[in-house]
Order: sequence, then structure tokens, then C-alpha cells
Amino acid sequence: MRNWLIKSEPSDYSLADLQADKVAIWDGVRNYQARNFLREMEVGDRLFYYHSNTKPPGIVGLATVTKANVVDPTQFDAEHKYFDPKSTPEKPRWQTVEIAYDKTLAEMITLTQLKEAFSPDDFAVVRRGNRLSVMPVADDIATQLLEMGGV
DNA sequence: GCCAACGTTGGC
DNA sequence: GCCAACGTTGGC
Repeated sequence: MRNWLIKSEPSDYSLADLQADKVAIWDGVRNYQARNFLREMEVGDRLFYYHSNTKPPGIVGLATVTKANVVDPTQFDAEHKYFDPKSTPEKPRWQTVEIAYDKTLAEMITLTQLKEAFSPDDFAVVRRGNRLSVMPVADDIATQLLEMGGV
């Protein structure tokens, strides 16, 4: 079981939205590095759910991978914001995963706290200018995050 | 709202 | 293949 961090703008799709939906396809990722991480995910992997572009940004809860290697359906929909004209059902460019809500932290772990606890070398999310929306989380960092989040 | 970071596009 | 222009992300 591996640990990952996934980012979402809460105005777009928040952890509360996932809680309401219970399960969701993590669609819309159009960055190759992020997609490559999505391809590596396996059922049962733990996801730290991070709210970006909000005040304050930080980790708000946990989710779980429920289906691996899901073809992102939005890439074929010409009406959709995430339509990719260069992708075909025979040769899809964008894979993702299905995720399920797990839990909401009693208190979020803010980016400020993350910066205090971890170095940019160890945890990409605290790196200045970091824009990656899906990234791996090392086991020891995951353990500390669970502690910090009171899980 | 500003702007740094950085990925992508497209001309050459 | 280089690189300038452009668009997006996301913290502040």
C-alpha cells in the first residue's frame, strides 16, 4: 500500500463533495507527471486530500483508491472542459483512478504546518512553486501526517 | 489581484 | 531541437 497526496481546489471539488458522492472518478488531470503517478496507483492506496487555492491551503482528510487504471472519460467529450482532441478511445492519453471518501480530519494540517514539519527535499508539496497535483508521500511522512491529523 | 514557477505550444 | 510566447497553478 502506497501513500499519495492529491490536490483539489475546494471550489471545484472539495472533500465534502467527495463525502457526499462517496465515490468519484478523479478526472481532469492533464499533466503527464501527475498522470504517471495516477497510473502507478493500486486499489487500497491511501490518499491525503489537499485543498489548494484556498485560505488556508492544507490537508483536510483521507480517501482511498477503489479502482486503478481508469480511463478518464472526460477526454473524449467534445463539450467537456477537459476534452483532448488528440486522445482516442483506442489510444487514450489520460488514465486516472476511482477514489472513495475515507475521513475528514478534525483539524486540517495547514501548509504552514507542513512547511514547519517537512523539508522541500522530502515532500514536494512544500516546495516553492510546486504545481504538481498528484505526488507520492513517503511512508515515514505518511505516518507523521496521520499523527498530525489525529488519525 | 499579483506574480513566480513552470508546462505546453508552435514558429523557425 | 531550440526557445519565446503563452496559459495555468496556486501561494500570498
